[in-house]
Amino acid sequence: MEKSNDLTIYDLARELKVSSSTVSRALRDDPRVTERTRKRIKELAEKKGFRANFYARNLRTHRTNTIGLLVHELHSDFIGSVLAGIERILAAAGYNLIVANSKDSFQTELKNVRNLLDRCADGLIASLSPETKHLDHLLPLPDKGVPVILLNRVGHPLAFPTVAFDYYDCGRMATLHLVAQGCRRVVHMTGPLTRSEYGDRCRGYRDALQQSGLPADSELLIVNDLGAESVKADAEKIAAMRPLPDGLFVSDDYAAAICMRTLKEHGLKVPQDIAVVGFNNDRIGVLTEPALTTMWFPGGQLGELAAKDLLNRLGPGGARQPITITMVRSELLIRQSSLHDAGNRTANE
Amino acid sequence: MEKSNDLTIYDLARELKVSSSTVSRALRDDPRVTERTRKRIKELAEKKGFRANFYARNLRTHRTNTIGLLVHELHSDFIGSVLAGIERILAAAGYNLIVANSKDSFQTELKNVRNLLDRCADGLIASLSPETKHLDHLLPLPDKGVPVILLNRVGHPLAFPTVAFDYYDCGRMATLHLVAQGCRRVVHMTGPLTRSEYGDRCRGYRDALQQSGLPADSELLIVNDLGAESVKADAEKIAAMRPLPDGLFVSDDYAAAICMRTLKEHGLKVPQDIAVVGFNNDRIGVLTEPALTTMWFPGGQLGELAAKDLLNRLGPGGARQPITITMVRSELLIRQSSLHDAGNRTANE
DNA sequence: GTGAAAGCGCTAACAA
DNA sequence: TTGTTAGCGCTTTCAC
Repeated sequence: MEKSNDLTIYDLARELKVSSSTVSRALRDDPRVTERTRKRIKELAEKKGFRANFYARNLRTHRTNTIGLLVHELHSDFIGSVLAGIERILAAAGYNLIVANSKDSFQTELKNVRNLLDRCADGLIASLSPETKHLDHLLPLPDKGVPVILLNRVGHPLAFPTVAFDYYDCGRMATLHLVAQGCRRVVHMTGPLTRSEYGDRCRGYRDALQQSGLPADSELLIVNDLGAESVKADAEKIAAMRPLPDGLFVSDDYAAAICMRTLKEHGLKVPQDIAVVGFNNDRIGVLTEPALTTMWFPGGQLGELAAKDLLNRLGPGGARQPITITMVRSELLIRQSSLHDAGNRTANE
Repeated sequence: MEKSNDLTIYDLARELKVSSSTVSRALRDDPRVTERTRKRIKELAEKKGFRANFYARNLRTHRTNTIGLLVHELHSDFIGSVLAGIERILAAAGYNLIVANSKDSFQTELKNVRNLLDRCADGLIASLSPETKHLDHLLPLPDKGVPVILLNRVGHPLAFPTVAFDYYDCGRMATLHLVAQGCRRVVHMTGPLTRSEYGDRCRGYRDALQQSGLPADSELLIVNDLGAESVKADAEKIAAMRPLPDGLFVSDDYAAAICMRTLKEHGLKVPQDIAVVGFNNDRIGVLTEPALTTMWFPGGQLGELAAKDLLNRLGPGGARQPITITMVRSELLIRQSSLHDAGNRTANE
């Protein structure tokens, strides 16, 4: 809270009998100061442990080397890996990261944006709150020279550069994989469709079914909160469906694991009776029996891409560069739980 | 990067025909300005969207409302929840958080500390790199009015307030629980003992055995990297041990899950042949068969305690308050995997 | 190549 | 209660 250091360029200047401007220049490697004086100054600064006052400097230059990261939650494994990816790139480029969590509240998000602007963040990376229905709070920023990158949510209209997972494609791939395994009645269990991450996957699921000429009956779509209890309850409903579905695509690996276990408890075999595909490549997937086929989307990579994109826009005029939308493809990790053709069907069909 | 706002208190002052100091005071609710002028000033500021220049203010006050968080890694679920806990408390108190990751490198940690000081962080919360062998880089800070809280690592000597999990106690509790279940040969599988989180648990394990009059043979201690492959390999060794151990305490739930699975593959029953206790309360624990007994230590709570402690030290003179060491106790969550007496032994003994 | 001087926008003595 | 003034520590013209 007090100054970290009371040494100023004036102290150095006095001691070396030069002016403060010379010291200032020398420390910033301004070519106008002689090699010799520069060296003297730098040596003294080093010796005395001089550190320039960040705030005084900023007051003049308006550059802070600070990036604001707006997230809407901080608890999940996923956001943690995104954060790690962003930090990795920004730290390497000499930027600091201020993390602000909106806890899914639009009001808090607004407050955080303002705060980060007050702190003259050089740029923003934002994973918006699900409550956020418009981007009015972000729209003026590029004009002020503050580039903004949106994470994992393709805004309408496409007002900002965005790095996102292609959840639609994920949903499609997962479903097509099940179809390719011979599944004809594929259930999709997922979270609230108002969240685009679930909504997009669901559209991918529907389109994949349609494209394959299969029914997308509404009873095949199960929406819950993906919590342990509701998943178990809904898995029991699946086990009781007649005709029995032969494929299950769950939007979360942990939920998928619970489903598999519940189905097994009801005497069904995975994958022979029901082939299962999960989502997230949670490490739980290799421990389930059978091992779980899943969609893998590396959060760290998403973070890195966003940070790199932001860095490219930090130069002068950078905030006015063309908007790019980067849809990160994810990968289908095929394990035993979905290899429908591998075993023979049992009863119940 | 440019100023977010070119409106200064002078602009407001001119427009209202008062002095800049009056504006400054009014905006900070200084009781010396009349209710009426204060209101006029605030209204204009609001209307014009005035935002005080954070850097100019800091240049005077040396308060930044910024806390630096030094972590040595950012990838794990655990550090994520600690971060979330810290953020929750600090945001509520109006502080911002700058996150700096040392990636286990002491050099980077040093750089980060300097950077945070340059930015006049009001305080620091630090989870030090395992490479860090001394605290010379932190020792001067409290004298400069910058309080430091250490996370999860009790320094020697006790130079800083610390909030940590009592891993020694954890190790003891887990082991005593197994002993209470009737186990007489308890294996401990853990990570590198040079890391205090593992070393402390291991000491707890040893002391618990000794206290119970049981052997702490060195062959009962298995140290590996807790990765899937080494865990599986070592679990196979355990299955082959003669006499067969009857208890297994693993320093990580995921590793414990792999152990259980491997033991089962070798025809052993958990908990009847070997009772198992894990560590972390990973959500995987309720999915294993049997469900896994584990030590629960809530990272979020650790973060909250650290943040609260720091807030208490931010006032004037606060950094010189007595050092407190807060050892967060964790809880033993007893599930089926350790209920040794529940079933009957089978062969192999 | 170096120095003098004028701010950046705000706060805090001190006066009035 | 309000205004005047002098900085906070740095950068940046503009002279020399």
